[in-house]
Amino acid sequence: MIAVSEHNAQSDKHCPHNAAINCASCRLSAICLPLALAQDEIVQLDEIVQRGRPLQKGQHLYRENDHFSSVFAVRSGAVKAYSMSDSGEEQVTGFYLPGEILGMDGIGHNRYASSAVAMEVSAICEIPFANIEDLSGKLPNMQKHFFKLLSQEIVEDQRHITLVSKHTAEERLASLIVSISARNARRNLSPLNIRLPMSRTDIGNFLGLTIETVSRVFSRFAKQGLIEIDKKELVVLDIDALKHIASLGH
Amino acid sequence: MIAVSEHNAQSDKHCPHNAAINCASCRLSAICLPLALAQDEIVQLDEIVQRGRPLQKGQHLYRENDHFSSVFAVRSGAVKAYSMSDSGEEQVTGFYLPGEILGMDGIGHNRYASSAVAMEVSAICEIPFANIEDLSGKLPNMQKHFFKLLSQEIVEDQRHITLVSKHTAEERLASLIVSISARNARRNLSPLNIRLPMSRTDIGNFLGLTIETVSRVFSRFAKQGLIEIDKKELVVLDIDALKHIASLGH
DNA sequence: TAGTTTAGTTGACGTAGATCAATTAGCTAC
DNA sequence: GTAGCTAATTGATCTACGTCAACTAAACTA
Repeated sequence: MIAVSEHNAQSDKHCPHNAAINCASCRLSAICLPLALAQDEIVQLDEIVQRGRPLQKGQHLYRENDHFSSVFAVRSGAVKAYSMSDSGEEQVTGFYLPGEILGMDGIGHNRYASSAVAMEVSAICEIPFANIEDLSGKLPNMQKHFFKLLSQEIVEDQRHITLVSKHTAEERLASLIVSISARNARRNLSPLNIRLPMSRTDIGNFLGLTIETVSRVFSRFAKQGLIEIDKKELVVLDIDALKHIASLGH
Repeated sequence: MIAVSEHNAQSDKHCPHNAAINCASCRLSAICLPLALAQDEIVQLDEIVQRGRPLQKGQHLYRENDHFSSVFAVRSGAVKAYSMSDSGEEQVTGFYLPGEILGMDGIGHNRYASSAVAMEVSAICEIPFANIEDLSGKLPNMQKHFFKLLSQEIVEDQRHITLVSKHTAEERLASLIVSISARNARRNLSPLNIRLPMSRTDIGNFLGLTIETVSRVFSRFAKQGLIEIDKKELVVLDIDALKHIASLGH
C-alpha cells in the first residue's frame, strides 16, 4: 500500500495535490460524500481518513488479489482500475477522477478484484473499511451512504454492459466523452475543454474496441466538427450532437 | 408489487413453491445467507421477510423506475432482470435462480434501475430494505453480509463486461453454461442435466449476441459432442471442455 | 544531434457475427 | 382436423470492426 500517511513534511508543502487536509474543507466533499452527513459526522469520518503522499504516474494503489482493507477516494489526478483474465488479458474496468471512490470490489471476498494504477500524479485518500463498518453501525447516514455508493456502481456497470454489448464504436466513444465532460462539470471544470488522462489503448480497452478504431472515430468526430482533438487535449464543439449519438440505439 | 404477503391460504398448501416457511429451515439459506449469521440473527431476519403467493410466468416483481423498497430472494423458479435504454431497447442484465438476490440496483437512487419478470412460476421472498438497514445497524454480521452481496454483484458485473467486450460467441455461451451448471450444483441439482428457464432471445440479449448466433453455437457444441440440446433441455457431456472454452482469451 | 522508443494516425484487407430469409415444430383456437 | 401463433433452426449474404502494416511525431537518452 503506497498511499498511507508518511510524514515527509518536505513534499507536503506547497503541493497542489495536498490542498485539502480534512474532509470538511475539501471542495470535493460534495461529490465524494454527496451526503446527508451532518457536520459532526463528517468530522468522525475525517478522523479515519488517511492522506498520503501523491502517487506518481504508473504507481499502484493496490493490486488484484491483494488483501482488501481500504477503499480510496481520488483527491487529484486520475486512476485506472483493471483486471486480468485467466488468459492474461487486461480489462480496464473503470477510470476514477477526483471525488470518485474505488476499491469497493474488494469487499465481497476480502481481496481486490482489480488493480488500480495512477494514470498521472495523483493524491489519494485512503479510508480503512473496518472503520467504515464501525462508523456505519453507529451512524445510519453513513451506512446508507455506502449502500448507495455500492448500488450506484452496480447500476453504472450494468449501463456499461449495455454500452459495450449493444452499441457501435461511435456510440461508445461519444458516451465516454459525454461522461467525462459531465464529471468535469461536477467539479466545476470546463465541460468542453478536457484533458484526457488515459491513453488511446486504455480507452479502447475500456470500451471494447481496438486502439485503431478509437483513433479513427476521434478523427471522424473531428472531421464532422463535433470535437477538436490533439493527443490528450480534447475540445468539445457540439456536446448536444455527442449526447445524441451516445443515446442512440444501435 | 405482487409478491407481498397475501393470505390466500388455499394456494399456500401442498404447493412445491411454498416448501419453506422460514429462513432457518429453508434449504437455500446456505446460498441466500452464506453467512456468519448466528441462529438468533437468522430469526430476526426471518421476521422481516415476506413470502408471497407464487408469481406466474410473465408477471413482474418490479419495474424500472418503480419506487425502491425491497430486495428479493428467489425461492423457486427463475427471474430475469432487464432494463430499457433510451432508445427503447431491452438489455437483459441478469438471470436469478433460487437462492439468489435481486433488486439491489434500486438502493442507489431509490428507484429500481431494471425490471424483473418471472421466466416461469416462481416463489419469491421479499425483504423490505428499510428493515435491512435497521437490522444492519444492530447486527454487524448483517451489515457485513449486505456489503458483501453488493460488492459481489459489482465483481460479477465487471466479469460480464469482460465477457461481452472481449470474448467470442463460443466463449460467451460456454461461460453461461458453466455458470448455470455451477449454480445448479450449489443447490444440489445435477450440474449436467439442466433445464434452461430462459429463451434463446434472452440468452442472446444477455450475452450480446443475436438469437441466430446463439442457436448456431448450441448446434456447433452439440456437433462437437460437448452437449446435447433439445429446446430448453440441456445435457452437458463435456464440462471440462466447456470450462476450457469459457476461460480462453479471445 | 542523431538514435531509439513510445503513442498515435491512417490505409488496405479479412472475418466473426449481424442481417435477411426460408423452414420446421410445437401450441392454442375453434 | 387446420389455421394461425411463436420459438427455434439453418443457410446465404453483408458489414462494422479487427488485423496487419506503414508512417509520423513527440519524448528520452546518450
